[in-house]
Amino acid sequence: MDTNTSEQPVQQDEGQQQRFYATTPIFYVNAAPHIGHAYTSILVDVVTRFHRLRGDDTYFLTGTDEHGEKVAKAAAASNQTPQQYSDEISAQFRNTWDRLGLQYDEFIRTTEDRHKVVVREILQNVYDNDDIFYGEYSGLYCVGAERFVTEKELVDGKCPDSDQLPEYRSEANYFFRMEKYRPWLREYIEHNPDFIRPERYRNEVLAMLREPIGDLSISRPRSRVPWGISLPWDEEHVTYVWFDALINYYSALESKDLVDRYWPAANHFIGKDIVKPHGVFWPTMLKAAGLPLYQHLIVHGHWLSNTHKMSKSFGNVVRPLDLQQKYGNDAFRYFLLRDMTFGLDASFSELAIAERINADLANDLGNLLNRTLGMLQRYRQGVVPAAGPLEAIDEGLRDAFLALPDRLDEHFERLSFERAIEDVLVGVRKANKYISDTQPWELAKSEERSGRLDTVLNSCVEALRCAGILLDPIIPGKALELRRQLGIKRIPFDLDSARQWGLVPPGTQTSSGEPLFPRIDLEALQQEIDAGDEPPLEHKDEITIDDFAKLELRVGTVTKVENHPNADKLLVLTVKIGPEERTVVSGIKEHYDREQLEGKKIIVVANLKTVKLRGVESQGMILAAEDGDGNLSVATLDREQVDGSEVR
RNA sequence: CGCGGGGUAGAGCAGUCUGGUAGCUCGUCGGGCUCAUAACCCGGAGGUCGCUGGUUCAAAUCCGGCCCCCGCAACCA
Repeated sequence: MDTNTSEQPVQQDEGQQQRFYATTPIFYVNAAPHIGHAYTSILVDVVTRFHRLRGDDTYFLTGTDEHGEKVAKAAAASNQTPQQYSDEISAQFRNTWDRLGLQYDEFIRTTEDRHKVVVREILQNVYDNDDIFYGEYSGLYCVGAERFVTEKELVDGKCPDSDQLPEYRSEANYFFRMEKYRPWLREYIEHNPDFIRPERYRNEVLAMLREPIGDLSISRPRSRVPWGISLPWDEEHVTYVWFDALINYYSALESKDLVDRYWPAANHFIGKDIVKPHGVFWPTMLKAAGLPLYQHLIVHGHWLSNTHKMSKSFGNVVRPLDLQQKYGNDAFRYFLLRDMTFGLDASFSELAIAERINADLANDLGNLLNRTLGMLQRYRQGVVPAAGPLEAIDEGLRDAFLALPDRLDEHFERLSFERAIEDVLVGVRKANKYISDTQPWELAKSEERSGRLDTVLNSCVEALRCAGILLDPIIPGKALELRRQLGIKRIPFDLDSARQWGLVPPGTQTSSGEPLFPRIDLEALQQEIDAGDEPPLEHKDEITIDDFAKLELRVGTVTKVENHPNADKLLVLTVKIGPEERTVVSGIKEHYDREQLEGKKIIVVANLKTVKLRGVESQGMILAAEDGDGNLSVATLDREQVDGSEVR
């Protein structure tokens, strides 16, 4: 089977030193950092720390994406220039990453000259290659919202944002001939199964590539969107979003003269929401620019809160710094990496974090360290003794740990971060069992078993040393503290040293300290959560009685209920309001069926502008209450009331 | 037939690519130990692996059909 193409990614043998260049997306500065941003960044931090531990030549890039209309608008709204605004938010990201202890090598901003230069260079190349053309884009343009709107978006023929009538307008834009590269990209991905991983996302991209992807509009007239990088051959146009942003992965290297060292070794880590730009736009852009493709696109799932995606509008954003402060960086990182099956979505809750901390970090790891130090203190004045001849049980413990580095290598290679962690914890549990089985406290009772006690204590220290190395990428702060308490901050510390047993010099002075991870009182936490304040209601702008008087609410009786011929969630109600009959389309099909509604007295907004919903005209709206979980209840009257009565 | 994900013990999840005694954590019940962070160790109970056909000596795993749940999208006036 020959799967060679000219762009075969660099092959590197396992176990050899690799070049490993990892990136987070550059985050768009229209909002403050949240759990989604934090997760990707922490993930990349963990992975690069692991590669450093292996001795690989690693480089970790992150940054912010600062151009575009939204930024310009957000800036205007806060009375700042786009640059001032970007500076502020970008600094927020950087501060957050610093506080989370992320060891990025480079932080790039798309408003920096070094980036702009490269973007313009690449644009020029692609343009010279004749892969960018000037074309008309025509469609409905809304002046109020300053953007093109699609037919589907229109509400009653008007722009959904501004409620103004859009006009038909043509705008000349530059287009990137992306469609031209579709067959090539499809074949490339088919021949390179690990180009996009996990596999589900590879399949998703392949599915996208089965249909025409069209050419990509890559510019906007400067007159309309002034905040962006102008095209080198036409200063009247600026680069549009992705064509600017994606290039950061390359421009950051170019500007530091690191392209030769790191470029083909790029690993882009992203959330599943931006698979298309990274899996489709970016490879075709690189191809058109004559640059080698990145090595891997690595896609993770989303953190969900009670099955809802975390989002700003939902008001359920978990601020990473809140939890970092409450539980500490290390525990937070540990949870994020351990509780998500990589690639899938996972649910996030404070209780889940606390449970994970107790089970793994406090009870198993922290307690192992604590009891080991306690025994060393009690039986050997805190000094690590030399091991005697190993018995079968000691060898069992040793072999279990020495097998771990290779297993972790494999797990990281396969993106099974949660399993890598679990494997180390299996080792930690084995060490706890080892103590139960060898019963050092019994050995301590007789002088002639003193040598045996030495061996047991020494083995515990070795197990902890190895666990500390292996967990260092995940919990760097606590791993350091562990080494400090064991008194081994100076001995070799890399993945290879976790392949050897007996590296702690006898005579090493340990020092006990605070528990690594204090246990969390789950009952108290549960109470705290139960008693937690309900989030405050978000109120709308105050209105006057005159505003209210504009509403015409009337009592009506539902006389007929039909399914909408062309919609899953809509019912078509016929409502009698006094002498009139109205057709009202309502999105309550999932909550009510015909019998429940027919004959019901309801309240109708009678002077609402009519609108076509999925082809059926709706002449009003019925009132209903909906709670946060989506439960819905139609408002009715508690006494008999004649149809057409006005409601105030 | 819009796109995608999922359905495995009370809860949360692995295992499915590469068929071969169904596994982990939490919870629960019982026991042990006392070095330790009320922790640690051992054992028990608890599963028709959504349903249904098929392939196979053998199916959670491969193939077909169906059901249910969840995102996104469309249509929530």
